[in-house]
Amino acid sequence: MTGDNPTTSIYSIGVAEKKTKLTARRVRYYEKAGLVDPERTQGNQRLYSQEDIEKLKEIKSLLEQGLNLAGIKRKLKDK
DNA sequence: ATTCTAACA
DNA sequence: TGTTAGAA
Repeated sequence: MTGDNPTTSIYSIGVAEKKTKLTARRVRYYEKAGLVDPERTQGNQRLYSQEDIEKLKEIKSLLEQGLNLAGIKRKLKDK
């Protein structure tokens, strides 16, 4: 409670790694694959919202289930 | 210190 | 997937 944060629930990739248990490399790669869609800061830094974190977790879950980028993309796109 | 992109292995 | 280089 340091007052009020202008940050609703935005994390940098470092926090996302910890929250998703993935490596920054993977998180960036999945984003490039179109699995997630984070915001961008002025310096082009990725800003992952809580929603993105949960999406990354689902992607990780799907990957562990034997799916691949195409399969996850298919699920995410609900096609 | 942390993250970004691009490229290579 | 991991890592490295140089940059912001």
